[in-house]
Amino acid sequence: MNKKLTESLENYLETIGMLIKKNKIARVKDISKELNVKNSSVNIALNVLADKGLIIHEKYGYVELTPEGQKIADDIQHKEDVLLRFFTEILGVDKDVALKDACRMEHTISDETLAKLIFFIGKVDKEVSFKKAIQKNMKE
Amino acid sequence: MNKKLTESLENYLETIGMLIKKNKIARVKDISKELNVKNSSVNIALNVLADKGLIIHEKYGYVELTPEGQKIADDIQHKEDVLLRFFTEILGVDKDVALKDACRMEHTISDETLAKLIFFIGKVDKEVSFKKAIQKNMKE
DNA sequence: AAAAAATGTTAGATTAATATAACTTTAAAA
DNA sequence: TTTTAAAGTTATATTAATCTAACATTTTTT
Repeated sequence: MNKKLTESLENYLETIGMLIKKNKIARVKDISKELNVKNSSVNIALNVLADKGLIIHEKYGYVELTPEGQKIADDIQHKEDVLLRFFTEILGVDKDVALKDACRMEHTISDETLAKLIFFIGKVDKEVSFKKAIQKNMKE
Repeated sequence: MNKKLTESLENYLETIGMLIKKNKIARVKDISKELNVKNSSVNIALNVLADKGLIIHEKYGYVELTPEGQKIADDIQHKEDVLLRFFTEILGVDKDVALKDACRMEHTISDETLAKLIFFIGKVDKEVSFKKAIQKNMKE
């Protein structure tokens, strides 16, 4: 039913979700600032997202997520979180770099690989011996 | 000096490198078949890559990589290999899925994160206790 | 409440990547 | 060796994402 969104549209949805969570509202200006694009580009993307039933946007008004849009936004944010945790906590990647990587890979990781990664991180957290082996081995 | 290539152009270079390694030569038809695009699309991409000095392509002839093009092709292939190994050997992801993920993520992983991932895989290989911890914990 | 500033929208242009269709060249078959 | 088939090329069109510039609406200041 729902064709896959482009990376760009996923980013818009994720950003809108983040802004609403942070500020209660999402405005065109905030989205454009966050994504480093122009207001006009945001407007075009919002029209597409509205057509797809993922957001609600009345002229000159705030942007809201539909339940479906919210679900997608949450999903992408979750992928980012998992990737970020893996990069920083297990691989020891610098946080800024890890975030940039996570923000790009969140659009391409499959559900299967994500699930395995979540499982892996969970094991590291739970199993003391595992955690110790990683801490010992990854510290240079 | 060299601006970053688009994901599409990286894929063309990587495919050309793979074909040359496998068949000694790379033809337009083989590239289009491999990437599921039309010959005309390949041609346009080849012109761009030739302009950037990454390939040599005489009309109606085979496609060759310049040293610089070869370096980029190898680099991307290396990233794919590392990601593939991590997904299959450590996370236990199904090979087909892992390959598809690696083929997309190879264009976005940073050098820093790649280095850490290589280090991590190396440790798992070398340190017996580490390897055992992973094998024990990742088998369900 | 009028003027100014900020924000939002629309129209039109550009770039990258693709496709289709027509055409050219090379390779293969008869 | 001519004809046919395959491969390669070019011209033109489409889609997605962005931009600039002009215009509209809202909000803030005075």
